[in-house]
Amino acid sequence: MGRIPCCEKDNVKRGQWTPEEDNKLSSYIAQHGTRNWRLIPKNAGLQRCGKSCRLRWTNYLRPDLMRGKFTDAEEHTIVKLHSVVGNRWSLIAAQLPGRTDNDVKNHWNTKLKKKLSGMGIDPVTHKPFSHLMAEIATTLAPPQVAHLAEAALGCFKDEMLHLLTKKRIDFQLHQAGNNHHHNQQSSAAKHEENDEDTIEKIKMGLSRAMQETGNTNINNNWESNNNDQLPASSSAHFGISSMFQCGGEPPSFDGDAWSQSMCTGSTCTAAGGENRRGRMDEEKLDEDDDDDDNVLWDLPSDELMNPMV
DNA sequence: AAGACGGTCAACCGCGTCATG
DNA sequence: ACATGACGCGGTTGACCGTCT
Repeated sequence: MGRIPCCEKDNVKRGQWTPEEDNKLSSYIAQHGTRNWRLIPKNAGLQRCGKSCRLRWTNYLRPDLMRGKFTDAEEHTIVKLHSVVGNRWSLIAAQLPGRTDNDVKNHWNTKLKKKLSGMGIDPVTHKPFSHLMAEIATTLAPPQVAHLAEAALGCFKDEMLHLLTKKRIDFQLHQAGNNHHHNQQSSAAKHEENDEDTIEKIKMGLSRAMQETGNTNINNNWESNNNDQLPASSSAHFGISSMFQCGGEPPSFDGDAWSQSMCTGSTCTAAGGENRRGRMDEEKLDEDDDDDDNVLWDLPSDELMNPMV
């Protein structure tokens, strides 16, 4: 079985393109356009797959492409759009003249994800980590919460370590029965602190925060909301957020140009699990636009390069 | 100086959707 | 209505390069 290959792989060159190949492709497309990618390599004298030619053209050779660093405004747009459409890189790129979906995707994966994580925001849902944990806590019984928190620790470990070590975030732990900030020198921020110790301290802080939250609302919410939707919002703060609070300021929720609009709580509509494409995306977006109670994204429609979104 | 490591980005792969017959 | 081919998309890989140890 299997899929029919788009071209004869035996006769096809792969890997990096040479300047000569670029010239052949560019000059052919300049003369004949981009109709029928399957025929283009043959007619242009290239031993390449049509797919490879299309990719090379759209991501590199197109004359309208803009190279260079992403501006703050572009990053702002990417984050906002991603909070609405998720990993629809082509949709997002359509709003950024001169940028390709590949550019946007790479920039997101290499820079923006870390930037958001560093601010305590989950790059998938665009919610604060503390908000996610609170939502989990309100819908599960305490024993399940404990297990989930343990699993979440694994997921967030890298981000946590990045925050606590590289960013030098002050991280101070509550000792049992001792809530005052007794140590000005963050143990986790020190180089000599190894990862295992840090993880253990994260676990301790999370456990403590869970206990505190559990005393207030977990049980009640479990009783009443077991099969209901997630609460529209929750004021419960625990887990990662409360741990930051132990050490003082949460990370970087400041006047950063694009930190204000990314997270408006549970109204976020992020990628999570959705994987529809094409027209279904547009339909979904139209539905979202009609939902005035679910407004997250405040980019005026006339700011958009592509009104489809 | 050299190897290890991590970040970046171009390119590839496989799947879904669309257009056409 | 269905089959088929072409295209577009998102995820992933791997080469390259700079930094660290």
